Amino acid sequence: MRQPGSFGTLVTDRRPSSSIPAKPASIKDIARIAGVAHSTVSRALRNSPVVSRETVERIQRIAGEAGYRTSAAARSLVTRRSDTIGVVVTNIADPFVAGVVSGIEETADRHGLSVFLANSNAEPERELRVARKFEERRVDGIIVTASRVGDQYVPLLTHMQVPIVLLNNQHPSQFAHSVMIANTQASLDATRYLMALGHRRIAYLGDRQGYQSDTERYAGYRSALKEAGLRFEPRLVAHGDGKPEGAEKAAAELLALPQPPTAIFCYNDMSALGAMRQIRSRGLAIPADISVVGFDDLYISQYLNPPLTTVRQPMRQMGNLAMETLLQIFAGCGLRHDIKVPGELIVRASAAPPKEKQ
Amino acid sequence: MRQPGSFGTLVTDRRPSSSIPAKPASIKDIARIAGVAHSTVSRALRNSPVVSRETVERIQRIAGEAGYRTSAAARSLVTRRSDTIGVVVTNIADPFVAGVVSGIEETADRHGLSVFLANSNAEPERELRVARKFEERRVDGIIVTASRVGDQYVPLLTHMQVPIVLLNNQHPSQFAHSVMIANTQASLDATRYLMALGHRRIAYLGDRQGYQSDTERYAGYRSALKEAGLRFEPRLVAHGDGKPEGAEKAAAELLALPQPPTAIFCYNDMSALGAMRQIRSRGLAIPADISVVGFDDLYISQYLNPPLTTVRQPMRQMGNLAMETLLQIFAGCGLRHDIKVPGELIVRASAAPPKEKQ
DNA sequence: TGGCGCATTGCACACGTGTGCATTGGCTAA
DNA sequence: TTAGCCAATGCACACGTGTGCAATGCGCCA
Repeated sequence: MRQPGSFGTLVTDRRPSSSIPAKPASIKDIARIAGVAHSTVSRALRNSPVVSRETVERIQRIAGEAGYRTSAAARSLVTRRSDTIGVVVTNIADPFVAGVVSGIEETADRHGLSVFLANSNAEPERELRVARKFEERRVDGIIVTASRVGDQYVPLLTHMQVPIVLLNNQHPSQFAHSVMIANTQASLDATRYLMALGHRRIAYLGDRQGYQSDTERYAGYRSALKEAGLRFEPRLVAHGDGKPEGAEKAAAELLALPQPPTAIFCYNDMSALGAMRQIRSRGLAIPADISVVGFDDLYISQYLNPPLTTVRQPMRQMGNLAMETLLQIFAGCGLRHDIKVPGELIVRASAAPPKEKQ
Repeated sequence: MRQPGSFGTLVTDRRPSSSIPAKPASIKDIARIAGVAHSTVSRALRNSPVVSRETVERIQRIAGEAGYRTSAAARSLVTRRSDTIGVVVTNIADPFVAGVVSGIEETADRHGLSVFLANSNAEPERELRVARKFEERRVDGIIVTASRVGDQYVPLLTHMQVPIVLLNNQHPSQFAHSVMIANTQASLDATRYLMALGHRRIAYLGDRQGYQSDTERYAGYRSALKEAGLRFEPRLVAHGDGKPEGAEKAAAELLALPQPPTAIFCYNDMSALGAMRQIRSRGLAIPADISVVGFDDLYISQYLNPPLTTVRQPMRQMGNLAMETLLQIFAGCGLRHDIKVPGELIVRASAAPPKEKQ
């Protein structure tokens, strides 16, 4: 689309003169009809108190009849504000991400802001493009929902001097705030629950290594073992990719152990989905033969067979919170925001006491 | 946020003078540094052939060092193009919708367009707000992914003289194009498949009545019955809401019949999810006691227990297609686009021959 | 009656970019 | 040598909106 070394992305060869543009009514058109200066129209449409009440009403009526719509571009050019935020996600098709975005959009809309959505696919090259785009659009703020954030990505975003809220990620930076689930505590609770059911051989099926969420959830698992005086067994830890596919392979490893686990605590519900399929494919029953616990409480998790016991992340509310954080920063609240949201264990039917003592 | 009768949405009380704006470098700043007119910079950054090669390179180097980024707002003000499209969905948390949006964003990005995402929640009031916002933003095109589209909504969007692509919906309008799954054929295939397995009492568990997709899928079901010479039984048709909750209730009705169905063909996978839970809660087995077929082939459907037999909608590709349709219209292709995408029956394990002859 | 204050409106500039047209300067051909 | 052409650049305006300041006009009070 553009030559290398470009500083603006431009798409050409569109909109031939064939179709009449029918350019929308501007403030000047309204002014001409009303017989006033365009500045008066500008003020009237914003209900400025300096304009007489009757003029305001007259102009608004005319504008309404003419189907006038403010040009956001022109306005933002002078106000230096786009009333726009950028949301970058690894993949909007991920149910967790979609839930969060839903919350973001909700409160953004309530405050009159529009949201740009961009997928990064966790590809550094696309992250770069996204950052450039958001910069050109002069977004007022950015929210990043990504399990994986490229090492140089946040600095890249930070460079544009715009407040950033990271969701389930953190980064030391003046401009990077965060909204996080209390991973460690939540997975501590989940693991405790499994132990309370009588499990002693509990596996942790994680995401790719190195991601913050995974590290913290793993830490909660470890401290639960420790506090119960259970010996930690490295072979009971396997890593997937946060998706069913990877989890299926990881679960296969766990089940192939000489002494397989009686319960698996999964990094997230999508991983649990994969683990459950792997378990079933071996002819084992859930939870009779082996218990499974997830993390997220996706919408579908309650409809699984068996319904999944899991840690609820209030996805929509976390999205709300991320957006509200941005709004607070816009309002001039200078301090760093690092919000921790508690998880909640949702007990369903995928976990039960182990079959036999070991 | 705004007074009634407003023509532009404005958010105030933000960005106090506390933080130094540090206004980004403009084309004029670059011009001053390079010692040329700003028009030369403008041309150089777009690699205009009228500017000498060496000047182009020098200016681009300077712009790079200054971290210059084109102002999309200023550009769109003069080009009358925002390089932006609006995507309005009922609910981004719906997996089908998310899949489609993923495809839209993908090809939009590939062509240098940014996408605005807006949820309508199927609320007329929000639809109105969304339309106004898109109008102010001067989006170049709109894609609507909604099971339900308010009656006056498309006319509302049409009013702004911008091409619209409806996904799995149609509307007679010069500006409203469409990308649709071949509902009738696909559900004909699905129902045929159930009959081929030996089923005679097949139920249809639909979405809310009156939606186009539901009507068409129902029609396919009906013609399959007809072509097989089966008598249509009205009591074997129930309506949910396209979500597990509604489907659960609808399935309960079906199962409570004196002669319950041996198979249920569901409007979509989410409905199948609800139906399956209802079936299990009655102590019945799938597919041993009753078969279930869905529609969509959501990502998770292959991981269900049992894996769901369903009609695949290529969600991502349909998103791609919708976006490409817009691009073609931008390019000046004047004719109406009404694209039909074939569905594909994915046979898994949730449907099997009926237990006994009836 | 004149001065003052206030309410209302207009003028003019700014925001950052794109583009038609004029200008400049160097080179070539007659 | 000079006219003419072309390549390269600058000038000026436009896009639509917001806002400080000036201008206008009216009413009130001394």
